Amino acid sequence: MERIVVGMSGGVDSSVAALLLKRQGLDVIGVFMKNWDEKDENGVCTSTADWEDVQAVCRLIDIPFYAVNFEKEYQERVFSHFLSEYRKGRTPNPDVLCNREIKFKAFLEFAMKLGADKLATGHFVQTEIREGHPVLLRGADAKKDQSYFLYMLKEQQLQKAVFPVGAMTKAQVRDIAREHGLPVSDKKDSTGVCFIGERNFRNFLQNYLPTQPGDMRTEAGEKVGEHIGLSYYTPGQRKGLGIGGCGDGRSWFVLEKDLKNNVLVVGQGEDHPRLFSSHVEAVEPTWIAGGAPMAAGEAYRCTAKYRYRQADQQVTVRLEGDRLLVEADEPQRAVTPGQSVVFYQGELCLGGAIVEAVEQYQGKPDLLQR
RNA sequence: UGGGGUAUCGCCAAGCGGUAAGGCACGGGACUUUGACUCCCGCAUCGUAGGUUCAAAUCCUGCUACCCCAG
Repeated sequence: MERIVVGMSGGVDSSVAALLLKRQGLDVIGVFMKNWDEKDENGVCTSTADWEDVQAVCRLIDIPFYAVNFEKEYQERVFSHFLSEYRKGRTPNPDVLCNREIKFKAFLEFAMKLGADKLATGHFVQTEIREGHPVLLRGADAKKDQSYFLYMLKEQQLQKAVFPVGAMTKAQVRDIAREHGLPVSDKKDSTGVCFIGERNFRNFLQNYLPTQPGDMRTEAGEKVGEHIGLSYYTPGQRKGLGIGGCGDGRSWFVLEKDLKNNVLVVGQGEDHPRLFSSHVEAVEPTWIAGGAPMAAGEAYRCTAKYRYRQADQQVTVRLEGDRLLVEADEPQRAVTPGQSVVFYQGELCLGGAIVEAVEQYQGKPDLLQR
């Protein structure tokens, strides 16, 4: 009988994933991962409650369960990089790394040691074998599709992965959970950095990053406020600037981080032209199915997401050496260095890359024409 | 020092005798497996002390603060 380890978070999705596999008559083992050992702002270790939910669900559907700890791996492979990016003034996405390094590497290896053939999770994505190779497809529930977070996986990782709820909608998943009386059927979806959870992000970062106060200035150089350290802000951000009353009365947004002068450049209006860009240089491209889908130099058409849950954007991508030049048909708002741009061809998730540099929408040369 | 002006929520700002608009900021919530964005809700008795009036932020007087002009 095929043995499958299910990564269980204590949420509805992974609980239902385990349930479905069990009902298929497979040899299912539930495993809870603990990768972050710290109390939240209220001094409560939320992972404890999640672990209890996992146990309750596993007992109910009658599968064995374990907990593993990858705190060390998470620190070394995800969190250290996360902090180093912030120190450089960039805005990383720790969860895409977490999937590549922890869930589908360290944890996958652990599952294999338990004698598993496959590793299942509650992600809303689907896989398929095309021409003998596994590919990643969007989840059936467009509103919940999580392929954005899994674009860094490689074929070898995907090969071992199973996504039991990927073909369902969130509503269906909850229905199934209710039908079977799972105690987590109405549990709120978790958000926040994976394993670290929801918390005041600025306060959280302050535990790890130095504060280096400086000025907030307009493009013209007029000082309109003070910041606590450029690491604490990200392009397009509105909340937390604390500027009110001056200028034309509209809201202020972060336009740019001037690391050299430790100045946060801000501007007014959610439609400020400096907030938009069409050309992006992205690095560290990773492709799920083997190599790049386009030939070097070729202008390749596909769609892309510059952030999770963004509607598909039509883009032209060109591979130049080890970097990618991405031109969007429509100007994109607040594309951010350190974040990921993920590519799709229809339902197929091709892979993605890390935004390195952004060229402003107006008055810049066409990257793809060079 | 003389003359003039202004004082309304953290900031900007309506109100001009009838019982405090709005924007920004901020707080809370929603949304969300990153960070952001977005949406919803909340948020002042009017510098101070008196007076006039049925009724004052709105009129009068004193005080205080700030600004401008003069010198």
